[in-house]
Amino acid sequence: MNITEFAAYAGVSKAAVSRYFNGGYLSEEKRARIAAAVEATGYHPSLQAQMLRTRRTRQVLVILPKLSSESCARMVEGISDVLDKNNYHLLLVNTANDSAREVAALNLLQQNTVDGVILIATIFTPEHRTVLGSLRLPVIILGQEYPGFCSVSHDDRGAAHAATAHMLSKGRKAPGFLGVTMLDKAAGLDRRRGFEDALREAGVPLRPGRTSIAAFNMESGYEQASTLLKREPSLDCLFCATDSIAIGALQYCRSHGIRVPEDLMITAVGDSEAGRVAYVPITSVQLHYRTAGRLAAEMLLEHLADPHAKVESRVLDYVLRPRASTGDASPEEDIWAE
Amino acid sequence: MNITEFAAYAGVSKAAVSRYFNGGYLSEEKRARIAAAVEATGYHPSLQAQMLRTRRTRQVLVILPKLSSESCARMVEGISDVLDKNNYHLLLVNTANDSAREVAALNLLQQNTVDGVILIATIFTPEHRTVLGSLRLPVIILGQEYPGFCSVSHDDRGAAHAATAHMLSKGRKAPGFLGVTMLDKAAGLDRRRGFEDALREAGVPLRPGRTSIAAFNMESGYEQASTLLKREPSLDCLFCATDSIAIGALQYCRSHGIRVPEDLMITAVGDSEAGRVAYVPITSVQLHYRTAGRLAAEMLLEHLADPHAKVESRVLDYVLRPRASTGDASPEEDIWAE
DNA sequence: ACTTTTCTCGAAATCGTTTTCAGTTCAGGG
DNA sequence: CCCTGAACTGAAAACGATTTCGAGAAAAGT
Repeated sequence: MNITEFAAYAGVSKAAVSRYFNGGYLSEEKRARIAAAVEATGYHPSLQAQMLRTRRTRQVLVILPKLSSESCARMVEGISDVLDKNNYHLLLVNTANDSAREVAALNLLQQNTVDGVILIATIFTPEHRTVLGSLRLPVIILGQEYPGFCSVSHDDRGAAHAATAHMLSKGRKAPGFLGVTMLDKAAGLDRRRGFEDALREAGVPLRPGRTSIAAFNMESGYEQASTLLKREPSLDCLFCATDSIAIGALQYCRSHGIRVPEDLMITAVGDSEAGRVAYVPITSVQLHYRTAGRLAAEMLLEHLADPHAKVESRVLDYVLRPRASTGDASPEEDIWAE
Repeated sequence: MNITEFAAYAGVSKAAVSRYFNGGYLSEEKRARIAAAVEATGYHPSLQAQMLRTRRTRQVLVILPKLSSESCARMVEGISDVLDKNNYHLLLVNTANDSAREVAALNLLQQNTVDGVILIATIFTPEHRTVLGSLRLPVIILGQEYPGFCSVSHDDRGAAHAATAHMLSKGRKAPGFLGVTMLDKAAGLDRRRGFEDALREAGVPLRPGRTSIAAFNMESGYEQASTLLKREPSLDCLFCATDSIAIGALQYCRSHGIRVPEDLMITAVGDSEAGRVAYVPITSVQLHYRTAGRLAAEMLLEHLADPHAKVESRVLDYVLRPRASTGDASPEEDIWAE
């Protein structure tokens, strides 16, 4: 049933029906008649016709690198919360760290099939800037700051600093670093800087051989821990850019008789469930992923309502969660997710 | 730029342009002219107008109960793989186990905004059947069988049987059961049945007090393990319906001096990353989540191409992964995700 | 009694496509 | 040379809504 049929059924004009659904001048009498007819027929306007006519889709695109990572999943949950509540729909593109898929995602944008975009970021290339710059849609970058764009991010530098400083404050003198590629500003560069901040602050020199770069998974953490610890057996504490990497490192220690925390303290950023229940519970820095997702969605909605809303960068704080991997006893309830 | 302007620019009719993009009789000469014009202007048809006119959206709705669960995330990744490759888009609704959100999701369907649905299932109410039955869209149920509908599911009963039988084959005589609500056919009912199958097969009687029901998270696993093990201290092995529950139970054992596997063997279904790196690595049954997602998407595409394709239920097999929680040594590479 | 403002109304134009339809051209078979 | 079918064409009619516009009625202000 379309609006014409429905209007005839209700005994009013098409315009009146449209006004009924969108708000506009309408007498009480017609309003009641339409309401009754809706009740009787279950009519509702076609979203597709509305999209064509109004040029609004009420759809938001979320682009992310990997769905099956706890942090991404939680951010998307936060986004979904807010979008649902505001009657927006969530289009998901999982790029699987694949630039071909990113291009496909950008095609979606060109086809005007969404009103706005939330981009969960890892590595930004110059190409990104070009494409994002030429977009006429509101964009929110989630997970790192990006000059000229709205963003919601975590204090990665502070988080890494806190984790590292915690180990140094316990008297450790020979810190190692297991990071990710510096091309990733948040998890790569900022966490590296935070690590260095803590060393500088404590007057501990950074030895060149004591750092290594891993990928975003446990296996790589294991391998890099292996090469790093073989090269630098004197390390007494290790900061890992992510929980996954830390778990991999921990696994290496377990299988090679390195006691944690006695021989080697380990800290990380991310505070994942897996880290909390690991062989040795890992001291990690909790970031507010879900909140970040919510905030990003709210920010986007704001920009959809008012295209001239100001460009804003919000940075969320963090919470250090000391656990056994740094010799701290963890209270029982610490394990459970919030 | 719309088709009219573009047709004028290229010096052809609107119909020719449409045929260029959709395939149809078109002389080589016009084809070349249009191709050149596309190159020059970057014109492409408006998806929204196409949707309205053709009544196809090239969008698929995925409804799931909880995004931040490893199993769901992996299934969605599988779905996304296939959809992307076939130029379909993925609309995501996270119901957060909330029926209000499910209603909202069903509204989406009524508004004809998607071509098909993949429903990642937990609990089915009679209401579900009504709504699903009245749907004129192809639906695939993912995660459990559902009479009358297409589905892709796991052999949950077999999986639970394998896990339980593994413990009994090691001489354990007093098995406990930590399940989830039977309203959930797959994780609740079928896994319970598989557990009972194994007991029957081994001639071990099922004592009434030796089972307990938990929610889908670690904390609940901890609590239920606590009540169960206090009530039945003689248990020597424990089957858990999910890895999360098993991890909670393991955590309880750890904090109460119960040795795993010496005092209590533990098995579960799901084979999550967290279970592999837990305090004691958990013997679990691996299900092929990603494959299931792929299959579901492929099945849906088939039904989109041919509305009369036959209703089909595929059941995937499983792989038992013996680990330390049942006294099996796990090879190093066993930890890493496939 | 007059203007002005505020509501209310429906016809018609519009959004950007696809598809039908009636018709033309052209090659090849008889 | 006629006939048939295949290849091709573009005007026009959908698809199902929103929004503009001009106008009428009622209320309010002067």
